[in-house]
Amino acid sequence: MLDPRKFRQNPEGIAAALAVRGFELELDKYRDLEKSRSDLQIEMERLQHERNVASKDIGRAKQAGEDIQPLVESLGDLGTKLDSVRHEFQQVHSELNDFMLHIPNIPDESVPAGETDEDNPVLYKWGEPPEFDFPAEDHVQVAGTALDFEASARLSGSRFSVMWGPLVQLHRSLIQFMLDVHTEEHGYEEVYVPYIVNRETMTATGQLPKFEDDVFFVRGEIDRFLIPTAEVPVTNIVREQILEGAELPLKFVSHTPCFRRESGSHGKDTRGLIRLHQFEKVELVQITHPNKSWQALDEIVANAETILQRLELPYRAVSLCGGDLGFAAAKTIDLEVWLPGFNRYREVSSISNFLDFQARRAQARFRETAESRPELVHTLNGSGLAIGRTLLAILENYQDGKGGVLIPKALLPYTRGRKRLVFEQ
RNA sequence: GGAGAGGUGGCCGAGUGGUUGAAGGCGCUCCCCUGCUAAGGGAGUAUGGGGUGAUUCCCAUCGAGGGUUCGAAUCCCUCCCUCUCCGCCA
Repeated sequence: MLDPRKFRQNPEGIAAALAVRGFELELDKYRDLEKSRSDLQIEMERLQHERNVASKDIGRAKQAGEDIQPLVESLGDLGTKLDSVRHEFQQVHSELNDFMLHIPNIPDESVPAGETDEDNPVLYKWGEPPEFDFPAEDHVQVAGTALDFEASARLSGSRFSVMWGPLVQLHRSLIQFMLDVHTEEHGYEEVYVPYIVNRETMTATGQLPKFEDDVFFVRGEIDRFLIPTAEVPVTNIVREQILEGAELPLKFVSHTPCFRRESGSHGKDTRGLIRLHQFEKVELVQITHPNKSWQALDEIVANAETILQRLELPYRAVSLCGGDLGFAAAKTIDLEVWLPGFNRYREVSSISNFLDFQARRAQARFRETAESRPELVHTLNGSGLAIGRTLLAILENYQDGKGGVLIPKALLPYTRGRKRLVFEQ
């Protein structure tokens, strides 16, 4: 959520800034709601004050043994008036709140103009796409029977996977490898979190209320949702907390499955492991001091790149343009890995700075010193990396043309010496 | 799943209708005292919001939401959570 005070001061300026991402702010609606809110709140608080003063008088009179009846009667219809103003206020307040919760974050000034992912400028490239003396296969062909979509379709439907044997082991090795690098070399603390969260948690990070169609709902006594990313539970660890300045930054890493409806992508990326309803991810989250978050963004980008470099996978970095930017992000850098089977780069990591946008929804704050007032922290996160897509990239980049896949050197400690996998066709 | 007990400020903990946003203690901050250490004395110390140029002022918050009342931490209802015992169980 954006700062309501700044919003009040300069709604036109905010509307202009939001236009960069193609969001049209309903200024008239905002002004109407804000005016009503202000009027009603002032009137409501005035009546409440009046009532409080009168009630204290009555209390005093009663203690003094006086007759309180005349005082009670002198209040007249204050109670009913207050009730009706309060109801009106609550109505307008929740409408305004809902309005604010649907407004995306303001893009940082450095965010490039553009509408779709095709407009994202490439910042740099690392590594060279491999040259094969045989026709490159895509990961579905390489994996053969180890990738069993016939089974997953029967169990769950489309966009799920069943993997077998060595392929799953490689998948597991990747998770272990990434967690080890981030905890031992990059200073992240590993955390295990719930995969099912409540509405407040989903709202704080920005998935709700606007994107309920994108997430899986779990039926039960209260509304709960499957997490679309570890960002949701991990960032919410600091929800409604006041941290000490000296604790910052907090750096968390968590491996979780991610569940996404992919409701807007019918018929898109239907082959293989590219876009599934369920996939694994190792996620990096940082909670930082507000003037350290841009530095942290660079750090997370570098942390994610380390994984790709150790795995010797060619990739490039792009800066998301205004139109492609996620709802809560002020700026996002995507890392895209080279996929020989598709002959293109695909996202394996998305690293974002949310500034205080999520922190305000979450009321996640810190105190600079023991005496200072609480201030909102900044939150960031990035994949480090998406496991399914990394696995896929290894199958495609390390295929040897003879029905096998070589294991990247960095993973050898995790495969107990096995250097090459062979998949049945 | 069954039975019971609870949820109060950073923490512990009092408070069953009336100047209680909340006693007392611990912690923390500042000051005084003390040759060091230990101890002692005093003052301060919640969060969110609103109006104002500002000091100041006002409103809300004792798990959440409703209700009763002139007035609710305190009474009633619903929900959530925690703990104990029993049952079941990876």
